[in-house]
Amino acid sequence: MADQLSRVFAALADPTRRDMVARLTGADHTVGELAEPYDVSLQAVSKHLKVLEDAGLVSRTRDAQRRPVHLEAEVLDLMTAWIERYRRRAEERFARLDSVLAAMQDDAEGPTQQEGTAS
Amino acid sequence: MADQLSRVFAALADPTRRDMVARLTGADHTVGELAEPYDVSLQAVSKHLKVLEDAGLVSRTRDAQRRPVHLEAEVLDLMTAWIERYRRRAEERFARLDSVLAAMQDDAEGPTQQEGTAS
DNA sequence: GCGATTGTCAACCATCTGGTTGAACAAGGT
DNA sequence: ACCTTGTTCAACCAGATGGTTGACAATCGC
Repeated sequence: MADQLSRVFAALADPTRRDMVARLTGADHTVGELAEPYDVSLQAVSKHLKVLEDAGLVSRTRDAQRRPVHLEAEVLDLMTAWIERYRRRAEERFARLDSVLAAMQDDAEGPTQQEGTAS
Repeated sequence: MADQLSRVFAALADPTRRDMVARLTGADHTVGELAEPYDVSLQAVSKHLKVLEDAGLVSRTRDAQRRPVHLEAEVLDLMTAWIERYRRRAEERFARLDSVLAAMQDDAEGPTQQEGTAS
């Protein structure tokens, strides 16, 4: 799982990590603050943060003993770019398909009405 | 990893699966067709498809021995919804932060210019 | 019916993941 | 100097993941 896009998707595949990201949109938080709502050890939270950091989703600075965690929201654009690109393609294809189906519908209805027009 | 959102993110965390999704935006494909570009066994591809199917990203029907794979692009909206929601929140926060910083900048510059105005 | 084609199921394996606990490190308060 | 607070590192464990191979199911063409 080398590339960043994979790491970002994988990072957000975990509900706890998604919740952390959600909370970080409001304000920066220390590891302890982030850990508080979850029923897991601080070390587990620290690991989650490492995953988010490796994905480029958060950064950590230093403030005395504390390590405030900061959301790097631009990385989310990576994902939206990918998703939207292919969603759009799929939509276009379905639109084409719909028009083909509409045309077939016309073919099925048309001939009975204009039977003598061809050749 | 129970919920669908997690499954969708996890499904797209794999480059091979992302590539499959990308190719499926163009047209439906059989398992064999999908497997062709990758240097892995057909069984491995079949497993990948199961992951995508469990995430609701593709569906498979039956056509003789073949099992055409069809992209269900609407599921992508689930992700965009999540991402955009929090990206927007983060943006708003940064906007507020910027205006706070601008205000602080004003405070730092203002007083030197209007030193005698207070009390 | 028989063989070829297309795909899945089952068992196995190595590696990754998310959790644990216990020890260690870093910096501030006293 | 020492203790407390905040966080990470290391070792370990159970379960998931992505790959393999071998057997089997389903369906067409003959």
